[in-house]
Amino acid sequence: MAKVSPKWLTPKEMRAWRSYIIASRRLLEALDQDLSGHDLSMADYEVLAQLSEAPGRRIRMSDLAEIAMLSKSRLSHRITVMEKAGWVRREACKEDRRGAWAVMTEKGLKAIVKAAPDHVDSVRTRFLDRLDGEDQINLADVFEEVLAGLRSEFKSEKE
Amino acid sequence: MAKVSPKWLTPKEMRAWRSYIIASRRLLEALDQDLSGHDLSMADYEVLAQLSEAPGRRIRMSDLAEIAMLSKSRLSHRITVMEKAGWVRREACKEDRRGAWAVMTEKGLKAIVKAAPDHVDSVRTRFLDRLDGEDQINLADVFEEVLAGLRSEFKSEKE
DNA sequence: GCACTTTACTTGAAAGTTCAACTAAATGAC
DNA sequence: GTCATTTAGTTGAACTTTCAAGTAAAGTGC
Repeated sequence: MAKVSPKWLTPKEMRAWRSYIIASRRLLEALDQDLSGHDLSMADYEVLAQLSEAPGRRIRMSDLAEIAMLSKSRLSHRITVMEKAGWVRREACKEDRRGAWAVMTEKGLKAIVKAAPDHVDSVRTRFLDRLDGEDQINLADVFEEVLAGLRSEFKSEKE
Repeated sequence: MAKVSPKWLTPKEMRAWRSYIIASRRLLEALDQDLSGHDLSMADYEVLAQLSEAPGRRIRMSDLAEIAMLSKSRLSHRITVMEKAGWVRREACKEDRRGAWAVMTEKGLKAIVKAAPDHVDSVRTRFLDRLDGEDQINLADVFEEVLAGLRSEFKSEKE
């Protein structure tokens, strides 16, 4: 017999869900605000962080969109802005002439090298420090499981 | 002696942090998409849900902004849109003539009554069902703690 | 009462994001 | 090779959110 979900959430479920979304929104808000002193949003930080770790400090636009979890269009607009700020530059791709590289400039590298310690500190004090060792493992397990669930649902939707 | 945070995250911290933000972004994305069939964003859903539970199905703009976690400006713009959709209406406030009520219409009530079961189902299948009873409690504890931390930091910033 | 500050809310413009349409190159079928 | 399809990326318009400024009413000090 198939499990039928009751219509509303139990108090326990409700508490888990609400504490999670409320704290998450506030947390992201706080982290974003912490970064704003470096003129960066979390999304822009992620783009720069990914670029800084990539070989040649360059990534193809599509790949960058993928790993930074942005739509292609959003990334394209954002790179235009970052280009004006002098943090990245676009470069034509010889192997695939449809393609474009997003290349981090020296200035971009400096920007993220400067921002990173503050951001890490911010993530630590606002989030990680509130979790003991066991919490960290549990949380990772739970969210990996959630992500796996999302992926499999996504896959089955496509089939 | 003050605790000095090492510069970068340990693998364990990294795993906790990354699984959390990645899964969270995907989760929110999925929940939003699930709601889009009802022509609602999560933010709009929250606004309507709060109104539906309020006495007289009406809440003062400022209070609504507070509980729905939106800026006043954002709420004001959003209510303008929802007003056009016929879900809410503004009403002058007699007790405080600067004030305004956001009042849910019958149509708005119908919209959320229709959307709610799907949304609950979506939260359940995509998130809560991945957590066992103990996970739910741990998660609630952790995020309540994170929220408390944010509040106290916020308070101390103001002082 | 009168000035001063604060509170409640809105507004318009700027900045950011999404959406659909578009160009151009690569790939695949035959 | 040629036609259709897919992939890579950009663009402009529509919409959303933020930001700074504005209006009007309350509250406060004296």
